[in-house]
Amino acid sequence: MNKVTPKYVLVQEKIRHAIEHRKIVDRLPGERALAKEYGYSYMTIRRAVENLVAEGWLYKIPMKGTFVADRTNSRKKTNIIGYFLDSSIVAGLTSPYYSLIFNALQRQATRHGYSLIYFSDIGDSSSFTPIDHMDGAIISCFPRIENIVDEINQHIPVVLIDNSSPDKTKPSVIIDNFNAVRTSVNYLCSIGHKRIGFITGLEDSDVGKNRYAGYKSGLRDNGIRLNDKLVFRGDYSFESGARGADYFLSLKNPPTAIMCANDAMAIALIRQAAQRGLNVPDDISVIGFDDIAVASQVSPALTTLAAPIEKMTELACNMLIDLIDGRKPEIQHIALPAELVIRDSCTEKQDTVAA
Amino acid sequence: MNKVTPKYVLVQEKIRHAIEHRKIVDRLPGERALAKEYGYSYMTIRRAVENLVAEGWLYKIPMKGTFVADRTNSRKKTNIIGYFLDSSIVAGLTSPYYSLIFNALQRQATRHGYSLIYFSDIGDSSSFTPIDHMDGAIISCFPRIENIVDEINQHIPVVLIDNSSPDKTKPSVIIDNFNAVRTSVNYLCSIGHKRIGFITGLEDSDVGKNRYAGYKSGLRDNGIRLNDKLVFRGDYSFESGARGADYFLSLKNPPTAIMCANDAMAIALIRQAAQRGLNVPDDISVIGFDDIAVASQVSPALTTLAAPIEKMTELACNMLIDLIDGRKPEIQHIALPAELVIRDSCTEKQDTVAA
DNA sequence: AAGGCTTTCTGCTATATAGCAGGGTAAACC
DNA sequence: GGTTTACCCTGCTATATAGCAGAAAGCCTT
Repeated sequence: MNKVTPKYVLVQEKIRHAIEHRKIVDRLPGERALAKEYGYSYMTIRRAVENLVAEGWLYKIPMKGTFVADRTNSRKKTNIIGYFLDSSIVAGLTSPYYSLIFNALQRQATRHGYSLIYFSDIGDSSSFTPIDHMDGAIISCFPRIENIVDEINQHIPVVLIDNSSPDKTKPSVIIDNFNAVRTSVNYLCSIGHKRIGFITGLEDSDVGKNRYAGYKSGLRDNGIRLNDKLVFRGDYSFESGARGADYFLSLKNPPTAIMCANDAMAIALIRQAAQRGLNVPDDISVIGFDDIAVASQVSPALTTLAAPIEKMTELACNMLIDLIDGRKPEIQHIALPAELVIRDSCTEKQDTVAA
Repeated sequence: MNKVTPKYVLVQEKIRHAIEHRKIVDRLPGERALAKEYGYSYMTIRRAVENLVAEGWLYKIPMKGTFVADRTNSRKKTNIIGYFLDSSIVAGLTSPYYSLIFNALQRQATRHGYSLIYFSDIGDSSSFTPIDHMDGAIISCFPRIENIVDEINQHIPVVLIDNSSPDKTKPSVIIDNFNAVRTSVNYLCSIGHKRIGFITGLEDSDVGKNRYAGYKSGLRDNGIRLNDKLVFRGDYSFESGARGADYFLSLKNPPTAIMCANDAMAIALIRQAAQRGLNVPDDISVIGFDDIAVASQVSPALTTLAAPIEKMTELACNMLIDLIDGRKPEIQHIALPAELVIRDSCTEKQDTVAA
């Protein structure tokens, strides 16, 4: 520590100080001029400047001069983006839905020359954190992790996918949950159903709220009054779907059709109905949401709302890469329509059951 | 390109060349000596050496001299590992089984302070390739990608998971497929089954071969002769499982139990049986392999062989990190036992059907 | 006014020289 | 024999000088 600090380090510090305090703003004086100004020799100044360039404080334009660099995007590019799924999603990537998203993201990322890290924890800020590796992150946002999203966003640009943040400052690409469910309720009505049940998702997020709101709106479209008895609070889990099935099928007057806030619950419902000796769709029609892989494999194949995963991930990647490159994405928020995929779990309701 | 290359670059090249061709092995001559030797001035040599140090070819010991660096581990550590799944696995991470592995790997990796990249393509070697980011890779190896594995291994250490390479030079952690299937055949026999069918996986890999071999061995254990009619060639896909079901259930004398090389086919089998009005397990017992999430959710819940995912990924990570850190892992190849998880898809065969 | 020439600016290369700090060695000294 | 001293080695710093190439501005000629 007792070593004499070389002069060029001293000059280097002085110049950096000048830059930091806006004494030097755009163009640095010529090297020879600097030498005179600071009273060191040309070569010494040169060395200092060279180091500052290497450190990213300055950049040179050949034959032009030396300029102070824009420190804001001084982070070196890694060509890696991250996908963050909060660890509260216990299934993590095991979840059939999020694995669809991740898989599609990976394809989109490689198309753009990026690699994809999956992380569900930002770790203690002290040690190595995955964020250090990434140019940006795509996040499936949930209510209780907004502070985490903010923390990530402090370091790198962020795009939300599948659920937007209430503050709308972060770009997002989501599904038009409201109209998706509304459409499918309309569909059920169009094939004669009047008693339509709904198994909600978690209502702590936009996704859950909007799906529920879409259900209510769909009923209203068809002049059906909301009946609280026909709404079961689920949490997206298979188990809650099974509980919902038990609840509905134990009613004196069960619904003839049930809309579920996701596929897992719909599949649980079908299974539970079968175990009670009821047939889907003959006894009860079911619609899911997400179009996960198994939806087409269960029996009967599930009619469901297909999330436009490919489109969503493509847009999210484009937005993120725009942000990474310092451009402002054309679109900041977008809600994509989901498509009703009609399979075998719904049938017409011919004879109206007494209400 | 027409620019005159500076002398210091030339010397730099010469010295690097000398290092690469073992002309200079341990200690570089003193800078002043080098200057004489190459016929350039001291300062010029100095600059060349400085650059080589920056590039990692040389390192200096103050007051001692300059030495050639050990290039073998000159790759800078990124604290990122990769998981490679060949793009021929169309489902990619959408596959319920591989998503289990990936998800578990991510947890293990973070536990060790690593981040996890998923890649299914190594890209053209010219541009940015994901491998540049990684300290090592865990690979689910398939027959036709052995050259890819080799290429990855040329740059970074590699551990195979779930399928080993025929040459055994690369460490691997796999499932003891042979004994797993053998055990479950024994189980079926122990509850009275004699006509046991088998839907194979792809037989181009160890996994498929060993599961099939385990089936045959299990039969032998119980003095049952292999009947080719009771073996259906599947490919792990849901569809092939359905085809297998159609085949078996159309037989004059169908098997009373069917072992499937994976869960997807087993689930397809259950569904197909149900559509033909047959009940699992009353009419036919079924065992799967993998214990994917849906296995416990289908009706009847599937009896299956649970891959020890947690253990596998843990071992694979440990082995890989050993390799990354330059240690030789204690274990090079390990086959972990799968556990038979008995649920509701098998039942005793009381009355022996005439053969 | 247009095209060419000169000057002067920029950063970059190359080399020489002088000196510092710390370690090693070997001769000189006690 | 052991200690001291002087010298030389190492890499490192600092500065001067000379010259190159590209660009830009200004001048100068046609």
